[in-house]
Amino acid sequence: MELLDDSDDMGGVPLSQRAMAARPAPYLDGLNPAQRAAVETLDGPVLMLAGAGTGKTRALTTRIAHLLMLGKARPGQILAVTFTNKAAREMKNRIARLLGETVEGMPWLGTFHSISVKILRRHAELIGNGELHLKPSFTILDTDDQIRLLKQLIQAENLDEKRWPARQLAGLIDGWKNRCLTPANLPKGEMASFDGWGGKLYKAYQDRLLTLNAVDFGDLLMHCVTLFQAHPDVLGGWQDRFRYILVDEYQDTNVAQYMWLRLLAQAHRNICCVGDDDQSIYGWRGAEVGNILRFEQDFPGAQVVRLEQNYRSTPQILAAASGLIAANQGRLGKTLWTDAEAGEPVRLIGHWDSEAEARWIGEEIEAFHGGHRASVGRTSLNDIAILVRASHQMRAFEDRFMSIGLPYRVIGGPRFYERQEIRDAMAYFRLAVSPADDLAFERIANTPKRGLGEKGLQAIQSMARARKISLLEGTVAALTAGDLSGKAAANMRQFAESMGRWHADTLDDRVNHVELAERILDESGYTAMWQADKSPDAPGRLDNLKELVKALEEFENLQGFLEHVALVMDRDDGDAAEQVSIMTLHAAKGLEFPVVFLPGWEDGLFPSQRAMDENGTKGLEEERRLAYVGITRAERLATISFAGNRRLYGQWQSSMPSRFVDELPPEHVEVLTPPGLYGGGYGAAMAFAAGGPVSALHERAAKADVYNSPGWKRMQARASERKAPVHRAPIIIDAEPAAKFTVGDRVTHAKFGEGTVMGIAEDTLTVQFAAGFKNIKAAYVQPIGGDDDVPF
DNA sequence: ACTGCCGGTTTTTTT
DNA sequence: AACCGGCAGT
Repeated sequence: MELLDDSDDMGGVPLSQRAMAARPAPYLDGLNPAQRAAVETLDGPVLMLAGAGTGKTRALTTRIAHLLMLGKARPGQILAVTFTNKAAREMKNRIARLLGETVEGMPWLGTFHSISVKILRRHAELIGNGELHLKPSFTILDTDDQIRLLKQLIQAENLDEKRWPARQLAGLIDGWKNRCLTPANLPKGEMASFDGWGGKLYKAYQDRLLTLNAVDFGDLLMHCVTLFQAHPDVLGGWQDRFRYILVDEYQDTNVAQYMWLRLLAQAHRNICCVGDDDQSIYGWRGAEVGNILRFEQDFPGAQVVRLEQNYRSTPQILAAASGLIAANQGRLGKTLWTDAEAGEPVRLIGHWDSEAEARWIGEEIEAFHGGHRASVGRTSLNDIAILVRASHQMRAFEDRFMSIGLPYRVIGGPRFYERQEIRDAMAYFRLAVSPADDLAFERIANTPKRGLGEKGLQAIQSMARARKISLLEGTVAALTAGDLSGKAAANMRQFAESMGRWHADTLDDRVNHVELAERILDESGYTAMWQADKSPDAPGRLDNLKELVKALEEFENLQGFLEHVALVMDRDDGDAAEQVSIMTLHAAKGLEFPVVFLPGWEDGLFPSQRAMDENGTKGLEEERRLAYVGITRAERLATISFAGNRRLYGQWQSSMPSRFVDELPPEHVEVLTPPGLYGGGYGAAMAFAAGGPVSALHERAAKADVYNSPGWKRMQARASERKAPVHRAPIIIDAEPAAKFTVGDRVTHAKFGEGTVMGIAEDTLTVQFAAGFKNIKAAYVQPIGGDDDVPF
């Protein structure tokens, strides 16, 4: 194959020559014996079992550097796969640092998905169903597009969308793709899923994707595998190219990824998989812990290297985490050790409710930040993280931190590229780049309003279907045929003409793509739509659009940008000022922080009820691994907490401490006294609920196992019978609160802090807070600033 | 064709 | 509590 002639394969200086001149590899200095073995065992299959904080990334990157320095491979001949873009970026940086200046990029260091796209683009025409095939310019659909498409297909079968939810079907299809099950080889049982429609709709979906020249996320892997299986010559080309394969987070690979790797590695078997079975937390999206447990059978003669020296956490933290994870069955097993100072035990504390928990953690953070914790010293906010099980838990912290003015950042929160205005703008760009992108067309044909309704759209669709042309072309045809009515006709004519012009511009090198993007948004009327919108969040959306256009500057053209967004979908957070990090436990994998808070350890939330219901013991063990991941993120201090009451779906609900709390080894845990014990309040309420005086509770708490005791659980159960905590009830001064506000008033909200009223509808206010615009019931905000009717 | 109201649903985790 | 989709009124 001519694959090897591609320019990206030639990156870099001939490193082998440098290696000759180099002194005994300085980059190997400081590696421990296990790491060194992992780096120097280059040929044949290697399984690197790397516990949390054992220098896995260092070993991996040094191994790559070593391969290059010894001249075993050129940068383009090393395939290094990660799961996240962040991990890939990190590895690139570290390799560059190891080798110094001139390392040309590693073209094949990336996520499974981004590498798969690169491969598929070169063989797109080989992917098809006999009639249709992909073109190299195929687009990648995100979840949103996927759902919309499935909805259409469900409608086309005249099925009730309530009984056959598109989301659920999307989940099924994802699951199949994770296991490399095409419509053709879908097992009978699966075929009948989704009330009998599963197989049929799956087939229809795949066909539809082909006609759209599109793929979804799952396809990226699955198509690669089927491509390799059906075309040995193609596979052979890639096998020859990738002389060494490295895989990060191997415990998270699913069946499709496993097959993908196997096919590529089976010829030379130079594959090094790095992972930790105790950190497998993605079973729900198809990851198979079995892949790592089975490695030695899959690759006979594999060398296993264990990295067990931990460089991250104190012995206390490690011991607590190890004690917890020991409850899991079927582990490969390893013993983490460290020669660090003992450090502080893991702290454990219970709170009355989630708001008290957030309040307490806020105070703790302020104390650390102010240097009032001698044991840890003054702590930068950047060194503190709050790791939650489910994203809805973040709200309590955001609310609290907002009102006390504690800077925080949410990692992996609502994403920039998932916002409506950004997706609309992207649809314009997509359509300009590929006029046949019907999904993009549907999204924006009537945005801004062009008077195109359901009937108009149907006319266009039937025209397009009849002539086997795209919707954009169908629009022109429908116009010619006079199928569209007055206003819609005029507008759509202009839309189609403009789009034609923009498309021509995307092909014209002389047209600057950033200016073109701006022009598209302006001429289409999209910008004007938001300018005319007087809803209070319109200005923010316009800002986002500006940011989007600015982001374009870093790319060569619109095509390149669209590609990036489809796969990368993450934004470089501004480093800026000190901020506490709030994120899910899943998002925290691979990260580390000196001080870590682990709130919400309540049965049902963590471990999640759903995980246990749906996957039984397996689910519970995965939750336990998640807990293990959480604790092992901490370098110096971990604090676990739970709350007796928490709001769920707007309802207060009580819960018991997590069973994981019981599993922590008591000798490495310090139980803190719940706050408020001396000042009355809910602390006292808890004590009374427990049936004893405050001091008795205090004493029992000091015994370190109070939260294990049946007494504590009884207390929790009984306390929860009470009504929602009164202390959080809004203070309503008037009978008719809404009447008091006018637009422009300054108000304060218990959760969002200060803000300005931007709109009023009945008793609901739209208020601009530092956090953004929120619709809030008037009863929950208080007027501030020169107001005379506040009685204190 | 568009707007505004009502009722059901949501919250596990994501490339 | 907040969001979304479906429905009815203009």
